[in-house]
Amino acid sequence: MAVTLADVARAVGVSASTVSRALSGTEKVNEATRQRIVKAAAEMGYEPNQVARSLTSGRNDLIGLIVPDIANPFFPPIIKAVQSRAASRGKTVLIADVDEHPADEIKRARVMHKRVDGLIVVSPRTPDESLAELVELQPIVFVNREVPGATSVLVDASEGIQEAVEHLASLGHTRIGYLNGPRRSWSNSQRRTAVRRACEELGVELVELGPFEPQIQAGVLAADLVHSKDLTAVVAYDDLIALGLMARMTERGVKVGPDISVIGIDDSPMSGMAYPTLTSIHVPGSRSGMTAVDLVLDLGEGATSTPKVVQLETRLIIRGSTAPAPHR
Amino acid sequence: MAVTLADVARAVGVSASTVSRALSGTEKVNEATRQRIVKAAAEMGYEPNQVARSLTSGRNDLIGLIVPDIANPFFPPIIKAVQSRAASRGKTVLIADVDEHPADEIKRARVMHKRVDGLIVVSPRTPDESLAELVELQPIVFVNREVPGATSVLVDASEGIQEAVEHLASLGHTRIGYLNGPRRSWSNSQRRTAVRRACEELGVELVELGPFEPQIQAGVLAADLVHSKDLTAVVAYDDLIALGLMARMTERGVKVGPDISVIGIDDSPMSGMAYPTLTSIHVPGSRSGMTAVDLVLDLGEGATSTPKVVQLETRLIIRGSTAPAPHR
DNA sequence: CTGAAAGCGCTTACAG
DNA sequence: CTGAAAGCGCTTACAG
Repeated sequence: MAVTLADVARAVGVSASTVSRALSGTEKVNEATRQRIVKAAAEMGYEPNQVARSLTSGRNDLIGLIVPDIANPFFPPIIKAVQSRAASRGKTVLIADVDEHPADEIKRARVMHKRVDGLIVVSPRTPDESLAELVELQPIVFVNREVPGATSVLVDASEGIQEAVEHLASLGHTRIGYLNGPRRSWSNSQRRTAVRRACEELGVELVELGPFEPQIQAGVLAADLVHSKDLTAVVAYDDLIALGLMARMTERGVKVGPDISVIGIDDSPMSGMAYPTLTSIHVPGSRSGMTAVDLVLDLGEGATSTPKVVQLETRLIIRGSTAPAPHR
Repeated sequence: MAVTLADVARAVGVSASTVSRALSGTEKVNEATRQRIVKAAAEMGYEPNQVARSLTSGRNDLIGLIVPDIANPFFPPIIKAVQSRAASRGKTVLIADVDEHPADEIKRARVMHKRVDGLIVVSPRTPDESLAELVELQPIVFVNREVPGATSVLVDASEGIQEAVEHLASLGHTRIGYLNGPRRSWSNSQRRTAVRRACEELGVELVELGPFEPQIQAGVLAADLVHSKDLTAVVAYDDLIALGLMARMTERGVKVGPDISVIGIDDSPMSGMAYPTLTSIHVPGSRSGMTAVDLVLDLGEGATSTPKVVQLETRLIIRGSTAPAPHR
């Protein structure tokens, strides 16, 4: 059906090997013949069959990216960063959304494995026990999860969280809530630990709520819980939960800012657009995406070495959702 | 390196053909040998090489999905619907985000073409002249764009828009604005035409602004323009533009609802969470995704027939951003 | 029910 | 610089 290498070779009167070399540009080919080949290929509409190419060369020019939920606005910037970085290195990105189903991660990873030159797995919820299976699918890089023996890009939420708690304490809040993210989430355990430590250091009382799914709806749920606990400030596992909480509070006539301070994590695009705007901890999503691409391609090129762990930092972005603690 | 068919065959003492048949389950194999094969394959950790399989069988068990911008909240629901529908038909979905670069559509489509069993292209911005090239990459289904000679799933915005303009007219608005989407967008030309027709029918004066990119930032820009035109109501090309406009209006002290009515299109998840909540035209994204999967797989199975065009309907969801026209 | 053989479309040492 | 040959790991008629 489609035009093959052999067709072009026949048309030009050379061997398939020569056509292959002329088109891929890997080896020397006589300039005149090369031009004839390129011309003929173009005229005949030849498109190399990538599948066949992969089978022989082992290269796919593809990077697989597995994310938990593309509907969560935290991920698109990462995805875009991965794509643009990959493009600049001659690779195309294949995205798989596992829709927050941890079990699918391994399945999807295995399906992609043979077809790509490397895998990037963001925020895997994979249970610890199964992680080893994923690690086998080299080259693989994890983002937002520390995996023993594997290369990963981590975001260290602790500075940002430290700043957040200091910010609240300086506004006079003495008792704050932390809205936990998913139970299995590595990020959540990091964030929770950081909140605990900061509160302890600053002598702020901490009330933990949740776990909650990283979704706006969960934030709505959380709002009512928070209200019943009589808290004046909360830090949420992520912006979505914070946004949902704010919406529900506003609906109930509670003024976000004056009545209750809310801090999100991720600094997603919506945080500047909500009303009031959401104070949030900036997480360098784009940078982690770019870094992951570099790491995974380096791994693929056999930059053996020991697994690297890259840490990225966070910082607090103060907006309208935090204000002095109300007098009681 | 990895375990191959031949390895398994050798271990069990049968031919590769038999192993292939036993594992793919396409043909009869002696039950006893099948069990030995399955057992050995599992023990050896055999994973079929999908690339090789594709090359011989022609099947990839993959569907390619090309979207303009995954950061736009309109797309994730479509993507998720495509994924779940595809999964139920035994296919995995490969997503490509072309980041609103029309030129990349064809490139990405070509790269994916040989690797997938079918392509779904959402809202292509491809110029009319180049569309023919895309159509060649059969099986292919277009969503949100009518393409001559090709199968597509279209959303008919006209009912929703008719309802929207009626809604505004009944609230006493006599002069409304339409914020155009991207110039090249097929959806925009449909929407604009529908707004024009509805305004004409109802005797409402129409002011057109734009084009604007489907992004929150563009809505911020639009807000100032709208303000200077002294309009009491606007319909935006999509929710993002509407949301950005609302945020900017609020920032400038203009009360959305009482001072200016705003209607978005897409009914994306954020529309219920904004403040005030956004009146929007519901577009059946999930349904269009599912339909597209069915169509593309049917095409692949050689359900020749003439290209089908499926039309889906829209309706207005009234929320807090529309209110009676202010007295002047 | 099973095996041997050909072939999918390319790439890549190996000779020349 | 170029060709012939082998091979990537599977699948699939074709015989038996």
